[in-house]
Amino acid sequence: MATKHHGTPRERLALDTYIKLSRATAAVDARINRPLAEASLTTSQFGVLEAVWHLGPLTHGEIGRKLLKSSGNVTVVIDNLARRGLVQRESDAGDRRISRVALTATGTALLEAVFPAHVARVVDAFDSLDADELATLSTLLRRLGRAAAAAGNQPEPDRATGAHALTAVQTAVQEDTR
Amino acid sequence: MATKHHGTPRERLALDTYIKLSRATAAVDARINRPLAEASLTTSQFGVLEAVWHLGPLTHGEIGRKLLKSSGNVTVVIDNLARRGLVQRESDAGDRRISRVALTATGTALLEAVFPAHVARVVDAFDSLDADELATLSTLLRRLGRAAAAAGNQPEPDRATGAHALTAVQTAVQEDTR
DNA sequence: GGCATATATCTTGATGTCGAACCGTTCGAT
DNA sequence: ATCGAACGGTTCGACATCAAGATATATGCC
Repeated sequence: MATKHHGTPRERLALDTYIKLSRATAAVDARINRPLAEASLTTSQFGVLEAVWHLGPLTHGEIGRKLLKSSGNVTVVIDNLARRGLVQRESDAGDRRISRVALTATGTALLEAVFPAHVARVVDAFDSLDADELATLSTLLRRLGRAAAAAGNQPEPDRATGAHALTAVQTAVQEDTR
Repeated sequence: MATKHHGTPRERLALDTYIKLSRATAAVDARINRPLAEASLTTSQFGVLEAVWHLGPLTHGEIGRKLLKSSGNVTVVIDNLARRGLVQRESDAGDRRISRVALTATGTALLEAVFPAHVARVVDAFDSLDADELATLSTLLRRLGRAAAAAGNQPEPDRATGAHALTAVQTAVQEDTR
């Protein structure tokens, strides 16, 4: 196929791995999250619902750190969930800047209706790898993610609480960093 | 840390790996793509520019398949690039439905100014893994991506040409599937 | 030739997403 | 007690993104 140019083997290896990482993630995400549309939920909305379901009422800031989203974004997603009556904002007695997000009965019901199938899809998405391979993959990804996160950037996850929301599924696994 | 509930070990393993996959990808993407903002390029815009740079003029459809984006989305991204004079649309002589996207001189200059640093960032992002580990990761991700893509969904990459654009970096590596 | 169907792209409406600017609120140092 | 910095959220503007639906153009089959 005659690759035109580009440099060292190391560069090619890195670029190649990067492509596969991007593609695999895109494919897995699509497979896992697309079906959420049937419940009229986006990935982010599901993420918020799930985080609050597992952990109880959370502030915007906590949610943002868990899902790795900007504060402005959190406001929007919560607005959309609140508009549909799936969550509600509760103000904090002590600190009036804070507003905590809690599931409504409707929200709880919806999440519980959708969650089992979601987990099943996650399992399915990974069923091409056996337990050892999953463990290996997990280890490599953790190193990769850690290094990338450490290297300068970002909102900094949520190391403190040990619970990780992220793009859905999050809190189902309380451990990540261990 | 007492994970509350959830089922089988296999489920936990899959969920855990999914989290790490999402987080690692997010972190790596941020690290690699954020700096593109300095050239006022988004990830998608860079992806289009790069694809066309490597492969020559492409139709919207080809671009969409390479970057795994919907047709509507491709239109928007190209509009934004065209507005800035970085690309131009050329109509096809034989088939008037087709519009091919080509780099302008400005676009070429911009891409060439930005590309080397981009590759360097990709290499950096992966420097926590040695060559063997990268190869292993690559293999596992390919299996994962393939299985997920096969399982029902999607726009179906671009198996035919062998060239893969994707979220940037793409075409720098002509081979992927091999 | 002529119509049904398939293709390639564009449009529309809803959501997500970011970064930056902004507004109350709280807290710390003096 | 006061004032300035830090904090928690919201707003704004620009882009991305998808799913559906609309258009225009090609093609295939009779």
